[in-house]
Amino acid sequence: MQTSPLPDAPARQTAREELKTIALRQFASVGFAGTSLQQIADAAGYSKSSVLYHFASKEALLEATLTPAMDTLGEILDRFVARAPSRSSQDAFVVEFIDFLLANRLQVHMFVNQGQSLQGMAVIQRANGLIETLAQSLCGEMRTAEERVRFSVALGGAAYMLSAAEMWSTTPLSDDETRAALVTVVSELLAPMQLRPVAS
Amino acid sequence: MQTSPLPDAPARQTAREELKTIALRQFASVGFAGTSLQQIADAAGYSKSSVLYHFASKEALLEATLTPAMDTLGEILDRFVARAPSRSSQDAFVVEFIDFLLANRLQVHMFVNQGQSLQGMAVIQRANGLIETLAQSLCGEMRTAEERVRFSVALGGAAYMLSAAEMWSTTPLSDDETRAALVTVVSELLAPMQLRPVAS
DNA sequence: CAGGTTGCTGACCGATCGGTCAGTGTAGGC
DNA sequence: GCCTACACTGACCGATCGGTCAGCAACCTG
Repeated sequence: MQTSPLPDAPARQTAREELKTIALRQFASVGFAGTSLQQIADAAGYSKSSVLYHFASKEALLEATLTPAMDTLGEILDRFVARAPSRSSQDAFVVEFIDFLLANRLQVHMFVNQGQSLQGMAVIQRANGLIETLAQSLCGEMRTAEERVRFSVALGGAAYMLSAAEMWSTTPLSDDETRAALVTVVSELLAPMQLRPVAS
Repeated sequence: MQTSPLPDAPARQTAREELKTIALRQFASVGFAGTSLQQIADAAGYSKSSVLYHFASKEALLEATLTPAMDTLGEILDRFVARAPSRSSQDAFVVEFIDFLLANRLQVHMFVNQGQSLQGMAVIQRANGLIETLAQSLCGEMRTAEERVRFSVALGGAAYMLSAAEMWSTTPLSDDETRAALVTVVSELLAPMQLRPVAS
């Protein structure tokens, strides 16, 4: 009965959202396993019990943290798959996808960098499915090794760029610069992949 | 006095090496924070005390695990910097570097994916320095945003490809296939970066 | 004012964490 | 046979982990 007990659902979300934001930041920077509920509670100015009042468990907190981004990604993919496959629709998709990465960089970082240690979780498996769909949309059954490498490098590279690369770099890039450069580089990476009909 | 108490240094390394290998595998797949000494000991068939007999602490174990790869990387970089900067020497370096990534994929994965949560550790800071040197060698002061993105995507993408990409993919690629494709893709990524004289 | 719900908390739980220490068995040098 | 050194271990330590629970103040509804 914890799921939606609020009669006035719209407003009430403040503390939950606050905790999700702070938890995501911690998860992304120290890892899921490396983050304790106590740390999250301290950073948010609540008690550990309060965190567990809003979220049934640490896993549920992570799930709630990643789910909205996965919803968005699902919509973007649905739209892309629905369009007629063409060079221009692929280019448009790349822009849309990179905007998604920019807006959800920490969530993407979580999935890309910690996905394998969280494989049991539902939201991670869902993300895996989405990425599989994306790969299939871009190049059918992923036939050649080079295509698979192109896809992996583009995805993993963009995620790394957006979340971790600033570690060894001095001045951070603005979002606009990053966006433009990423669009160029990722488009270039994916360009040699021939469009193939989606295996119905 | 733990450092090198053995009169017959050459052979004696078995247990230490075994523990390092197993620990690296665990660290890479579940994260440093997510791996306990007990897990490592169990996987290796030793007791937790035995692990701590060979390595002064969990951190020292990680350090010992990553250091040889950093030594190798340092040598590769020294050789590259010493060569006259030219297109052909850059191409040769890419091949050398990708062979390094293939041979040390778990170590690279550790640095790339968990570097920011381990920033206090000496070996990680050393790795950061090496990457900085590499970046400077490839494109001087890293002037444009696009160059920085190219470099980050190449590095992060290759590391992701080699360690995590097989999570959502069905059949793994052979090392030969991966190597050839990576050389192509990374060379292509770095090609537009103009060679610049190494500062000073 | 009574009664219920909501947001939040401290005390507490068993388990596990990284790490210390006092050993034990054993192999080699004398 | 004795002794040291080495590889290894179980018992144990304080701290912290994720999670439970009873209860408390504030609020709305009647």
